[in-house]
Amino acid sequence: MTRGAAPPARRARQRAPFPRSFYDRETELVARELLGAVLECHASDGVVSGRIVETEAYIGAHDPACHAAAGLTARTAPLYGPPGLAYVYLIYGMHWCFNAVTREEGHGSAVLVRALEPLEGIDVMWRRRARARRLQDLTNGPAKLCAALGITGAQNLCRLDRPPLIIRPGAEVPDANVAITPRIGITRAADWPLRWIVTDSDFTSRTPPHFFRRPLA
DNA sequence: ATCCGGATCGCCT
DNA sequence: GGCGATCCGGATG
Repeated sequence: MTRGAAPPARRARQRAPFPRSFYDRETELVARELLGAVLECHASDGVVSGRIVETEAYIGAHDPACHAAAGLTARTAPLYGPPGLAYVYLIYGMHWCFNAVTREEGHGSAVLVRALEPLEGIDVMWRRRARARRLQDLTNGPAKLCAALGITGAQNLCRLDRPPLIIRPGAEVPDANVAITPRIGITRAADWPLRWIVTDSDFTSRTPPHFFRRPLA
């Protein structure tokens, strides 16, 4: 072995994780401001991270598409808990989805992270997402990004400011590069404009052609 | 005790 | 564009 492994990958200086107060605000605002932020997951095989390019707001018990509409149960307890924690749930018996809980305890709201642009640990992502053909397919859906980052129910209720899960500020995304659409894949409140996307990113999931798309600027 | 539908994905036509 | 996979939470009886 030669002395010294490959130099560490150059990366932008990391900013401090968002504090709890970032999440203790209107869910729509948090969904908007999470665009451009970096979500990272730490595991034994390394750190994997991506830049958030698509989010959805689930705004509480009065939102029929939000799990909190079922009331306070064992499953929805994380939603009703303090802001700044992870709510990770299983969908269709096989896929995990990741949310950041917002607003004060008892509100039942969260932001679903729906797509990332891969940053660190891309080799690990390819291993975890063996069927993906293109780079975009690693993380352009809520369950895909959980698989790529290694997020499972084991991270449910984890804080988002320390390992294994951290969300940090990234380069801000200007309003000119943001659009709002209805949420994907739901049947109730299907027309509520609560999905935020980075319009010039190649890493968002598909927007159905008939969806309206409101530019932010 | 049983039934139903779901914040998805990938493979099929 | 359609559909099956595969399991759980919540509703109903």
